[in-house]
Amino acid sequence: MGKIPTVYDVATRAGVSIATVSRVFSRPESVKEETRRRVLESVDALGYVPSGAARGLAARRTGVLGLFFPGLDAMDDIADIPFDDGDALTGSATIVRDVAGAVDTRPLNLYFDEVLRGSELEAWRSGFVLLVGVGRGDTAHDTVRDMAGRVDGLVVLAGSASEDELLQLARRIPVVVMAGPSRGDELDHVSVSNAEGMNALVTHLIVDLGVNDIAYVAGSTDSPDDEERWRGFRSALHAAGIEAPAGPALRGDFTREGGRRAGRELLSREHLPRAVVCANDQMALGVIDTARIAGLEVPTQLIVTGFDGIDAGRLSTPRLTTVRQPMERLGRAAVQVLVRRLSEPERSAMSVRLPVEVILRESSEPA
Amino acid sequence: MGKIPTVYDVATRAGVSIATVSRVFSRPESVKEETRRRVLESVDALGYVPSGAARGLAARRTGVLGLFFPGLDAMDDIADIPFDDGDALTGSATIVRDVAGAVDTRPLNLYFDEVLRGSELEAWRSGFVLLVGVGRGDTAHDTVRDMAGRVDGLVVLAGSASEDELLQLARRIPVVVMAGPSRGDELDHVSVSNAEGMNALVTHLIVDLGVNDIAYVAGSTDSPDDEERWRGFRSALHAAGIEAPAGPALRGDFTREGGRRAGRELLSREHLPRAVVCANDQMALGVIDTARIAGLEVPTQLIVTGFDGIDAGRLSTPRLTTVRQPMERLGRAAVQVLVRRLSEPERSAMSVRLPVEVILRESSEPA
DNA sequence: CTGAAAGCGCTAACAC
DNA sequence: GTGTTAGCGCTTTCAG
Repeated sequence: MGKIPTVYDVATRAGVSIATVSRVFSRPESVKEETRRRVLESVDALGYVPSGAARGLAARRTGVLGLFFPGLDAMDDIADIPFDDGDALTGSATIVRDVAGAVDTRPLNLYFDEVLRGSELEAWRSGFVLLVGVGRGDTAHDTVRDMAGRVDGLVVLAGSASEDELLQLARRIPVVVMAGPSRGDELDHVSVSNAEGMNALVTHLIVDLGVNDIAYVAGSTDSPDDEERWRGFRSALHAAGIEAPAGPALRGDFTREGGRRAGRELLSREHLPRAVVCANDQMALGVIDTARIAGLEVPTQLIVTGFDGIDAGRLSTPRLTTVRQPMERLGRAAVQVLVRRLSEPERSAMSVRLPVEVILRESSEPA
Repeated sequence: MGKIPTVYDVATRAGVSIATVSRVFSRPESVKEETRRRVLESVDALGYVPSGAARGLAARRTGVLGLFFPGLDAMDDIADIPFDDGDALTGSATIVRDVAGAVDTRPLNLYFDEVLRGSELEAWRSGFVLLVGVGRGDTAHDTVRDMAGRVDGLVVLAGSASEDELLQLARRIPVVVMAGPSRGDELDHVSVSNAEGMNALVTHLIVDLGVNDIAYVAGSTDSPDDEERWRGFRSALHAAGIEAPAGPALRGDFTREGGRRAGRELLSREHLPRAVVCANDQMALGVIDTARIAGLEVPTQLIVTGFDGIDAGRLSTPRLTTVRQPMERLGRAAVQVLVRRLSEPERSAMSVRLPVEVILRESSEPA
């Protein structure tokens, strides 16, 4: 790779000082046209690329924003994925016949995908690049810290790091918490209207559709959103004067399979409710799977609703009524808040709550 | 934010030298138990987080890998997405009735999502974090360079930067090119078996299904994969002794709408082929849309196939026959090659070609 | 408009 | 084991 050119090399070749080279990059207009031209010519000729590390150290800002997620990919598919050099060199294709009903791949990753996309977009708009990290197992701790050391600000998904850890990191750089329950502390926070969305959906079922016999399928208790959605469900029942149980009777784990199980349990009971409201789309799709197998027609015999607004719900039959979270906007908002915080360090903590949309489709409304 | 603690602060408080503090992080076992404890105690008390910039500068390695994509999101949805502080503080939810047939969101982003996920996973396994950047418009140039200055190695999706640019950057750090045509130069390259996959699919149509009247819908000419897929199509016809046109007669732009247009053009002709093979799934779904509107039954009257293996193709009716690209593996392989290159700088350029799978579903095989 | 010089916070020999 | 001491490659006053 030879020797990597530095400012000194460029300066020497262009017959200027390193300060001038630096200026050409930071405030080009402050350098005389002719001088600038010479510098750029050298940059090009030498293939000079400024060292981000050196810049960051000297300027005390890196131009990088961090995005940290909890790692919920299955740890078992993390095995090595070897490619023999020989084997890999020749292209190949095998033929597979896909029997219907294959399991759904990519669990709830879609959530991250969209948040990430929004974050990246917004970071770019503000002139930053994005460092992404996933906290997996016991390396999570080190990963965030490492990231915190390299960025100007950090967006952290609720639940991916401990509260103490975050507060600690916040002493060094601004930290924005994304999703999860609202918080009164010193960290900026961005979330969506989980409770309000669920409330609006359930209220629609009760008021507009005249349904008053509704079962609820909750998700994992460790999810920050799960609790809020249940609260929204409960408050809608309350408002309608319907007695609400103290806690959800059915609980899945946010997966489609979990929804299928919950569905089976529901069907095994003596009484079938008119509607089943699920804490997310995956589980709702699972409940529909079970209903179909049992010969129950959705929505005429059983109304099913989800939450999130994933694509699979738009493509299913019947299409799924749901509450759409603005995931991409969530990512964008988080970065916006972060960037703003960067310029106004003293401002008091912000808490942004994004609106959601209840999307009515055929799983609740007969066509 | 107060003063940010440095190694010096930690060293002073623990009564050791900065070298020892540094060692506690890099080779903990080389420091006496008791000393290490004192240092860690100080780290904790002060909330010390090592500066990535300083580390990177001194060690000449950053522990960061870069992933650079071309930006193909629509530039128009990049407008500001303002949130008034007041408005945003109160949660809210609106109700929307989703009429069927809404346009498909998220064009071919899914490709990136998966590649990104694979890359991140592999980077994590190797102890790196990932810096992601998207080249949008005329900032693309600056963005890659900026990234190149901050990472130990870079994975670049073919077409997102000019050849010259890449070669230039490769003088500073290892660069792995992902996708696109195979290349004989000095850059490492990772791709999938586009031609082989298309060939296998078309051969199946001809040999197993007895189809010999096949139309082809190509994608944008600027896609590096488009050409290869066409080649695979052509070679399959050749092998079967069927005359193949010099170039694709129909061309979409890889979008569903493009597929619909191509479908309409096809149907307007005097002769209807038995099958239409598309350069990607989105277009295939678009062709199916058109066929349905025209009252043509797929696959009995018209066979339609795609390429990529996106989820929408698994969820469509009929389900789409396609060639699945191992996108996540592609991302993983690219990072693996990069990491390997990092440890063996002198090794000659590698070219890895990943296998694909032809997935047979109801859009080509009557149930 | 340009140059000189002082760091930025850490790692990595090299001594002790 | 632990301390000393050079830098790493830039940015940023401060002069001129």
